[in-house]
Amino acid sequence: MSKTQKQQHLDKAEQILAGALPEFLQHGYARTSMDRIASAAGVSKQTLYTHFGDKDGLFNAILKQMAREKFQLVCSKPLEGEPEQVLRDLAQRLLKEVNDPDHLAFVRLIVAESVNHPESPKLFLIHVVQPALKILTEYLEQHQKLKDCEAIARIFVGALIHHIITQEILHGKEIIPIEEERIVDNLIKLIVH
Amino acid sequence: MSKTQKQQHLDKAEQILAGALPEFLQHGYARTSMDRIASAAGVSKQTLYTHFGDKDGLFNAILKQMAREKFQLVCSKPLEGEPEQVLRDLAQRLLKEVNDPDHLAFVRLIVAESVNHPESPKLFLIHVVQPALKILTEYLEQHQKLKDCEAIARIFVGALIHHIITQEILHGKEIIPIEEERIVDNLIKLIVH
DNA sequence: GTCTATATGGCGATAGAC
DNA sequence: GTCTATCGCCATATAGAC
Repeated sequence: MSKTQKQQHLDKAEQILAGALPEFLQHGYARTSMDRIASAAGVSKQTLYTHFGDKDGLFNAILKQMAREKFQLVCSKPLEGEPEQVLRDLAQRLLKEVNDPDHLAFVRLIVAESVNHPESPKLFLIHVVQPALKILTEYLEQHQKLKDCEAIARIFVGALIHHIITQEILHGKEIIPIEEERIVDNLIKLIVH
Repeated sequence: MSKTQKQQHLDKAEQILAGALPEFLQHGYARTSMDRIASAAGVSKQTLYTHFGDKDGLFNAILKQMAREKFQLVCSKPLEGEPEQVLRDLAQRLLKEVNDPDHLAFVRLIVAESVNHPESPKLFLIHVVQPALKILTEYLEQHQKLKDCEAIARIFVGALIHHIITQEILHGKEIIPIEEERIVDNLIKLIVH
């Protein structure tokens, strides 16, 4: 295969992924048809199959792309400063990044497909959750040396993520609303004091 | 309609619901066919349509049944005793009840269908989550009068539910495992002290 | 490799007898 | 109301020309 052909091949594959990603995010796996993806990507249906084998192959490629590129949480650099301010900044960033239409759709998708595509949540945990837990745990260990910082980091991240899932994905805003600030404030108070 | 006919009607409807429930739980909405439900319930496909109109009607009936009867969380009687023991008991009960194959499948289902069937998560919040939050909030208000007990209750329940979702539904056991006891112990310490 | 056209099967929903 | 048999559609996947 010449360099030019390979380049064209990659371009086509990326063109397909770019077209398929919003379709899977918006409609989920079962409700997204290969016809629809072909149309959205601007290629013929057969081209999808030559590049990705079948629908599952295309979906798995999409999941890897999402976990590795699109939905990286927070930053990877270590946290610095006073605990109260550091935790507040981290909470704000995390809430802002997760409370985004595409990210919420991503979470819905990996939960919905956690049985039939078990690799998808694993990619999510490895590339998105684990790094966030790691930098928070390492920071806490420098400031709360006698406590179980790994468990506390889980509680911190878990309470925030659950808040978003409940309010946004489960439509909790309409049933059991609560101000985000109260969750953040009390969570920080519990941990710092 | 005579009493006998009505009784037969109800029996048939319940027979259908009983057959359809495990199918929807195990395979989700899109992957469950009306043929499969008819077979599982031991009735003809036409009978499904006579009683519930269409697939959506049957699914909504299933959701109501699950939220109202099958997945009631914890108990509704007020909590009593010392905070540390009360919180520990509540955590254990909540974890045990949520970490059940059917309950996990129920959570997966309402998240997966939260867009196309937005009533399903609302039923879940009203019948399952809200009562649990209520009794915990009322208990905390008797023992921690100066604190924002509603927010703390959300943090408590949220951290536990998120732990189960991450470990069980997202297969976190294999990627980022942690002992449940550490989550419970540290959560209680944060709140009580 | 990429296209147009097609094969094949399963789906939700219905018709008509009883 | 309940059954058997069937319709019409859309899904995934493939065939064959270029």
